[in-house]
Amino acid sequence: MAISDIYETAFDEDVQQETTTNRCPECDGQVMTNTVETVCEDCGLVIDEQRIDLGPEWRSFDKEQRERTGAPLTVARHDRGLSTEIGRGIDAKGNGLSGRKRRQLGRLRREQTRGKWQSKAERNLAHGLGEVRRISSALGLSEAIRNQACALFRSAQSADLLLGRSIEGMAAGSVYGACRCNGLTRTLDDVSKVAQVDRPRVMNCYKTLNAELGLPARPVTPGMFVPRFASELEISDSVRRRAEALAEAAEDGQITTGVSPSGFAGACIYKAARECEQGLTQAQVVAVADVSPVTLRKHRNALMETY
DNA sequence: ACGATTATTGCGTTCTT
DNA sequence: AAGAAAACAATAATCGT
Repeated sequence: MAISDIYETAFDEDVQQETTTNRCPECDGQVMTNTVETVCEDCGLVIDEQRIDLGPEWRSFDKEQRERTGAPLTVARHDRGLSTEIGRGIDAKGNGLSGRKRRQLGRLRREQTRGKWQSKAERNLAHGLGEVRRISSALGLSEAIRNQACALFRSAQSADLLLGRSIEGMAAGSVYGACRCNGLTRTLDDVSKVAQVDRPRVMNCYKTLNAELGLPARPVTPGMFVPRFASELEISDSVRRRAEALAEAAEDGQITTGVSPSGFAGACIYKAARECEQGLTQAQVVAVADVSPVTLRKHRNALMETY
């Protein structure tokens, strides 16, 4: 299982865009894989979720007992036998203790508080990882990405990045960060919506992750949105290819700087569909790209002026 | 706090049936 | 002719710096 090993250690070492070449099942063309989304270069077929179940489970402790679904086992684990206090000085009958006994109890107490501390950290970890899992599955992310997000969260906790921030927020930030590192087109809005954490908080967590951990996040370009929108709108391959070409050309120019990538991608698709005389209304594009009609037109006009 | 981008609203125009 | 869709302008809200 060499592939899973790569993903497991991806964050510890140096996260690379893991690209492999394969053949498309439909047209036998070249397919591009960027860790999660597998897209055929020729026919545009999206072979998604291909890597489901290939990755290892996120638990690094308790290797024997692996769990595939449901809440993490750790919720049944917290405070297990650790809420006991050890008194000092006297025994159960109120009698004094020998020095040797007192020292023994002192050692026990020290170990016990250590155990408590560990338990708290583990509880936070379990909670956060549970959130990461929930958000990831709500967004339909593959297991590889989910594992990376979990690894990110663990790193965040180890680096004491959770201080003053909510666990939920950091979980959302980890998921978003994992998406950004793999060129996935999940919006900050997408994440914050399912995570029930408002956008600024998610952004704050993501930024601190980025700053402290040095994520290899790539900037989001309009072209990255085109395949997703294309399959959601069920447009033809020729239109999709034209839209991709438009997006790429625009990225080379300076038109795309400062504008929302998703909106611009929508404009590319709209213009491409219009060129090919395909019945694609603005309303449809606007719905999937989540922008207003006026910005769609604005970008399309900018596109028409230069190309 | 400021400048730029985007959303919203309203209204006259164009295309289709 | 009627209705839908696209276009345009102005103002409000939002975002990034």
